Amino acid sequence: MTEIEKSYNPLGIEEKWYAFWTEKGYFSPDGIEGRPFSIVIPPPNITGSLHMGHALNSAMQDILIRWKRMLGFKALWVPGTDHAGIATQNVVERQLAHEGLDRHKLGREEFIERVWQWRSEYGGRISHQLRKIGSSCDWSRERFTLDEGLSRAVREVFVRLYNEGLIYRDNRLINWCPRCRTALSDLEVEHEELDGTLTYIRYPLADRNGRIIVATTRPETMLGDTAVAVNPDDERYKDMIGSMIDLPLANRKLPVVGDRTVDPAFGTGAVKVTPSHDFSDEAIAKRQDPQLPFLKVIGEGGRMTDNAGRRYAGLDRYDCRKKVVADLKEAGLIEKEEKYRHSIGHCYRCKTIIEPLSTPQWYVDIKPLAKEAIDAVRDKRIRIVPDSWENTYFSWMENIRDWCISRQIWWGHRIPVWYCQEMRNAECRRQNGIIVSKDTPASCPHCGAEAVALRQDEDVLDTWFSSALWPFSTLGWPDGTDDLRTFYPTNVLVTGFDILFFWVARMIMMGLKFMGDVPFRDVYIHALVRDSRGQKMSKSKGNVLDPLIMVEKYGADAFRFSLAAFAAQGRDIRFSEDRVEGYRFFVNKLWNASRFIMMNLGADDREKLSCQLSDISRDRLSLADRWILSRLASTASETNKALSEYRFNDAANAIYQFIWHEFCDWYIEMSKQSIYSDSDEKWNTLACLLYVLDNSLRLLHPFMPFVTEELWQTIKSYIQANEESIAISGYPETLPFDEKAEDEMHYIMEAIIGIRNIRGEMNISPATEVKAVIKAFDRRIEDILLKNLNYIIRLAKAGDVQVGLNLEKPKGSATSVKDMLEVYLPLHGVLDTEAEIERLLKEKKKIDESLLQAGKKLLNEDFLKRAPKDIIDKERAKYDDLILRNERLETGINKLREMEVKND
RNA sequence: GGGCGAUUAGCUCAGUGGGAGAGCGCUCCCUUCACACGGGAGAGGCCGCUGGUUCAAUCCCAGCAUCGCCUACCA
Repeated sequence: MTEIEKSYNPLGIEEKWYAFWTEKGYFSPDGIEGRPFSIVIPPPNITGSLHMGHALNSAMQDILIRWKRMLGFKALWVPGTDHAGIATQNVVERQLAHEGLDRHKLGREEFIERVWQWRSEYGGRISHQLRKIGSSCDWSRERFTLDEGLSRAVREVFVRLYNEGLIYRDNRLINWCPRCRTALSDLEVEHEELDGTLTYIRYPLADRNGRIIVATTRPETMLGDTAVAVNPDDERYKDMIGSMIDLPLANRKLPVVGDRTVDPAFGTGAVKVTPSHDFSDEAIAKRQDPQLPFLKVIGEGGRMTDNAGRRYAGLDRYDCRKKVVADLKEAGLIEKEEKYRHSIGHCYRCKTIIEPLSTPQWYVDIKPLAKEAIDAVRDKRIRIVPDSWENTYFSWMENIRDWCISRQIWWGHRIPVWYCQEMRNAECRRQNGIIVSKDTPASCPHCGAEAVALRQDEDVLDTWFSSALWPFSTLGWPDGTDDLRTFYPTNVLVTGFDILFFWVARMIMMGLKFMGDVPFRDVYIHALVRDSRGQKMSKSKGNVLDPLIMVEKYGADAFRFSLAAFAAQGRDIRFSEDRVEGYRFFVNKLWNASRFIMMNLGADDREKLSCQLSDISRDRLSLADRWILSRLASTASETNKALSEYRFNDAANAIYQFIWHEFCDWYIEMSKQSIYSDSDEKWNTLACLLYVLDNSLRLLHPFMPFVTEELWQTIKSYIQANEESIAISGYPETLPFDEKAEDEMHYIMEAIIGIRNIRGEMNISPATEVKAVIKAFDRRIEDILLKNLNYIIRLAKAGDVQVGLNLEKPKGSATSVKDMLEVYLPLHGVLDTEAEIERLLKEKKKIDESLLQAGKKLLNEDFLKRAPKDIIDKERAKYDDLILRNERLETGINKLREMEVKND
């Protein structure tokens, strides 16, 4: 007998097996012969710690990679992190602030040094947390976006795009975060609807009496107005085009101009134009001929500049707003103020309201790259799963705008551009002194000026620029490495829809551009994890569930399995801890099933079993054996199919259903008959139990790696496993079905359920042995029942079972009407006739309802004419069956009624 | 403004053009020799509303309602 704990305790077991796997190097594809299968992880940011999203994301990747590894693929999962420019810089700057320092006091080099220090201390946290949930990444290939190799890839890409004219520098309005003091791309701006005020301001005309009223949500920007625009077709205003206005508070004159984008129906139909601080105003200004002047009144820190006038200069933009409104009120120039709800852009990192600012920045001319990326999805060279996301992808890609890639921060890949201060010749001047180079130039390639005359661009690149190269830079590009040849394109990218544009689209563009092939075949987009009420988890709301606490409370296996079971749900996953608890019970169930089997095995039994196992499919197996093997085959088939279609929940549920409700509830109970006997059959049964357990564990291993390994190791010596770990054992795929066994089992189960029905409803204690009489409706059923009486006796706790074709229902029996058979339980006067009649009537009522529906259909000529034949046949069979059952129920009820009368 | 998604048992959600499902919760019976983190039985649903297509609609189409998300230069 083998001793196993009564319940599963993951403590210690998880660490033990993770260490074992990594020591053995199972997570590395090196030395494996199979076809390659690769995934690159969506690199988490080094400032973060593992949250539910990461957990879900990596659980799914791990399920896929473990599954493929077991199927014999040369499976590689590349882990890594990204440097998260703004976020990381923010963290370290906060640290400095505590010390009364800032990065400018420290200087660039020393600051960068500090950030690396921080990174080595805290940046690896998330990688360690991934190990806790069992992620089978190849840690020997772990990458960081600022690694030397990946940095080289970044410079290579920048230089090549620049040389092809796809990267350029321009001075135009960009989204500026006044707190981070950097430019942001359009995607890094989050729009949120907020309650604001629409202020109507009177602008007096300069050259005649009258005024134009403009409406604005940002009164402070009036200080930077350089025109008022109206629609040239607007009868109210068109005569005023060309007139001048006296701009209040600023002592300047502005022209009234015409622009067709002005909506006459909105506000007053007249718009103040602030080209330096509003995107649409910038566009209006540029459409005018000559262009309207640009007057910058807000600076990089969000404070008013000297251009705003002495009264306002230096004020914060929001304080200035108050002052401007107060001043205008005093001057009697406010017409009215209305409440107005509108959407405002915020910095995605620090939530500060964005200020559009005109600054020189680097851009990627994205349209040519986007075109290829659109085609790749259209041609199905890349499959997006679920494909409903394709539309979102297309609509963004088709309306894509140039990508601002420069950031005014220090932590990141410094832009590989130098400016020649001397510009000694015409060529250098023609190039604006710009030098773009992979390596630091020793002198100006245009004019030969010496290195001291060259000043490198201060800015760094958007972090997503390096992330976009991730699928090939992690594999060694720009070098032509073996890894790159073997594993690119990767097979699937698993990610949330929130970074479809940020990351997925950009990887596709860069992969196609620089590798000449897609970066991955499939993109599997999963839902985002929310709390049980559907709220986004966030620290400020305090509704964050820590995955590591889940692992601590329920074990990594139960937690992972929950994530898989949740995975199919649309855009949101409402995470509920109750379900994790439920799956912990499942782990325990599995544990105890294994415990049961092991308790019935002795060390001497190994040899007996091993020869039994080798020919487990022989026909000396019992019906139950053949049935469970067929169910196992069906489960394996469903699991593989579901996984190949990324239906993680279906796969998880198939296994759950099989192990708990078929293997444990039915098969193990049936096996006891044989196991507790002393017959030869015992060894067949034990072999079959072991075989099914072994296969169940292997099916489950990608979902629950730890407990399956622990259990598998305990049965290993009995099952003649060649491998030393379940992680590298084979995954069950195609096993033989046995339809005959499944069919026969159906009637046995019906008989057992029939008896249990009556017991349950009559509140007969499970301890009480009952007599049962089963009437079969044809000889075949009778035969099946007679051959397998032992199962019925055991599972229904029936002491005496009679089976026959022409049995009479004993007096005072409760009845259960089943498919092709009826079960009678003689209750010797204890039967509550009244209650039994009620029970049967209830059942009859259900059948009557179905019968009504089915009858209607079969009387409908259109149905008979137009419905497919198999449906009609099915419907007829159903009808016949219902009629039969109904008659049988009726007979039963009538007999009971007669009896009732007699008893009276 | 444009787009997408959701609405199914008390709760969280699967699902399918042809007899409504799971987990949890609830009710009842049971500490039977793997497991009470267990076993058995049961109750509970005009599948959001209104039309249309169809022999047949919870499923397809249109509209409406409610909620959510994405996207956008309406000041």
